[in-house]
Amino acid sequence: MAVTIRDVATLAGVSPSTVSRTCKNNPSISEETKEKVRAAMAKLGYEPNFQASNLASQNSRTIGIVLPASERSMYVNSFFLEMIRGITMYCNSHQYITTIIADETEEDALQTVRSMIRNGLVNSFILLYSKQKDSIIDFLHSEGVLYALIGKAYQFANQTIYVDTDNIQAGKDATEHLIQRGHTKIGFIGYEKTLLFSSDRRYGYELAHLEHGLPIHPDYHITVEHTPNQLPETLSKLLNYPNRPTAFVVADDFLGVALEHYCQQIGLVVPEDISIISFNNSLFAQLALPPITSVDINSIQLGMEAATQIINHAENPKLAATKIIIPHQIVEWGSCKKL
Amino acid sequence: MAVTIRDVATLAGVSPSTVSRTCKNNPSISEETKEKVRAAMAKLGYEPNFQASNLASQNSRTIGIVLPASERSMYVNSFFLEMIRGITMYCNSHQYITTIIADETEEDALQTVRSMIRNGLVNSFILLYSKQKDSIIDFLHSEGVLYALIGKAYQFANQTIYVDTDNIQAGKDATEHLIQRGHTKIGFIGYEKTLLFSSDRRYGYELAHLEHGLPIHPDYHITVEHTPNQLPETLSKLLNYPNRPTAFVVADDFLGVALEHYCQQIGLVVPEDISIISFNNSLFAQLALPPITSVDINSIQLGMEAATQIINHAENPKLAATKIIIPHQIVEWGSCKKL
DNA sequence: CAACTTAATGCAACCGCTTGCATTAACTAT
DNA sequence: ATAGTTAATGCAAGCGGTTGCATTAAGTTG
Repeated sequence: MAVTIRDVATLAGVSPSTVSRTCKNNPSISEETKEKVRAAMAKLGYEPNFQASNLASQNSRTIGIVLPASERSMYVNSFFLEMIRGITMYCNSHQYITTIIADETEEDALQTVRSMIRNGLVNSFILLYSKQKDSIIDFLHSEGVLYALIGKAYQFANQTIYVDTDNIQAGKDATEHLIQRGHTKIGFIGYEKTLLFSSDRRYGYELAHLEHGLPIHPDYHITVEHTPNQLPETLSKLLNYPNRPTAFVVADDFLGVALEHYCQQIGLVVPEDISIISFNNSLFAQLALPPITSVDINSIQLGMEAATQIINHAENPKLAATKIIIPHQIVEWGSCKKL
Repeated sequence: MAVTIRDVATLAGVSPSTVSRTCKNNPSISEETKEKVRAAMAKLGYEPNFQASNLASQNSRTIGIVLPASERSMYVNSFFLEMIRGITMYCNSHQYITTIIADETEEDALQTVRSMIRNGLVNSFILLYSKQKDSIIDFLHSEGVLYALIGKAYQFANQTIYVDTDNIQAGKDATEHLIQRGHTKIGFIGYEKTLLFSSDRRYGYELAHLEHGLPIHPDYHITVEHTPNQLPETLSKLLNYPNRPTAFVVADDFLGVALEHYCQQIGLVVPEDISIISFNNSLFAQLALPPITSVDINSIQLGMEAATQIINHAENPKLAATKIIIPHQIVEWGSCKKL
């Protein structure tokens, strides 16, 4: 059996409680004894037992990571894994562990979350998505469970911790990237407006126009379904337009790739005829031909920061809910031509 | 505070141990009392406390999922997430939980694994990769810790549980897919032979040739670096060859996309001039233009099966190490032309 | 009917750590 | 020297289950 706090205590010639307090670096233990205890721990190769500790202190150092309920397709987005990686790396180095909730439906996920809370396994969560209305958030909020969102908070916005990209700024930056290269006729392709990241990026796109005194053409704005099997007809109209855009800001790399393919099919060359800038800087952008210039949103850091916040709040319950913005940067892959 | 086993016991008019035994469906409790107890549990909404149970029974129902140590790039492969999803879905529905280990270096990961074992948090692992020589496997094996591999076992092959694709068969099937469409000059593009999945797929490719009485051209076989920034010069030679292949089997979708781009650049049209079939059926294949026909290896199922095996073995320690083969199937996306 | 099984349940000691409170020792102040 | 502080440590009762063994009641046998 593993070495316990008692073994350490006997070796150090103190009581178990002293050892326990030493681990927690409790100030009421003298530096001298602490040293003795630490020496004993080192000699025995002591590792504290998590389960016991959690049980006794009634708090599980375990964070549940909730993936969006969905079918296969959505998961392909590599930043989920990157966020998970950011979270777990931070957690593991802070003696926290994580557990994944990846159910197929929101109901199932809610069920999983609920039972994890009830059986004491998990007492804080990070959701890797944000939606207008989410039953899991409702539940967590009503139970007073600590949670953080990666993305923008819709519900209970002032009371929730969230870590996000400044999508408005990102949209503006992307647009300015094109403006700086001489483009003035810039289109925007995004998703329906309930997907806030998309509409925020668009808003930034409009801001950039305003600031640079460029007109905003309503025709230049295209909306596609959530899963863009194919681009809408409006796009083909727009591209046949005599006065068509010379560049596009598109809401993410998927759309970027889709747009690029579309251009190819109708004989337009990227970036010679059409410049493209998209978001996320995923491998999809990099593997496209030509690769698509994209705004990197630093997903690993999003995850790390979310973990940091959760752990801080777990250990410091009176902290107010923080909002964190992670910086982004444009990665030029060559799909933006200078006019 | 949550409802405990004692509350249930009082309500049911039995002792705590009886409640505990009822949970475990212990045969020495009469059906009659069990019913009483279950009714009480239901009435109180009782959920067993994991931590307490684990502590008392000295076994943590937690499985560690180890991702390959690596930098950002490798993670993009969506099947990691899919495997995680398969694992967690199975685990969550069997009262097991999972935790992710996603460190940047093998050493860090080993350290994380080691301390998770020592502090009793985790006592079995699933590795989402396989390598010729891995210090984590060495460690787990030497400590007698239960683990499973997704991929082929190199070390201690007879004693380890692994879940894998039959890559030889898959390679053969892919090749036959082309042969059936009239191709006789078929190339193969793969990775260095230490990546067993690649060499196995190639072996299957050769088998298909043998069985169909087709000659194997050594020139038709191209090897690329692990991270294919660009395809090797030998490929360009091969494609300029008067007698060049009309089709290629390539080791994964990345290579498939790379090949397709390469063809485009030198003016060859897929599938008219060159047919391509690759493996994994990832979104990369689907988003390519044209989409690339690919062998789906059912990653979610790989994960589920690994979890199944680990849980079986955890609850039944005398079981011998199993090897599981998950079926694959070709998904035709239109990159294979009938001659 | 006494002696003996057998089946069903309860007792109580853990699992390894935490923590409020008591205890002890060493000081200070009067 | 006595009472009053203060600092450092130990005691012991949990946390919520598990489980070997004891106990009790019912059933069997000669």
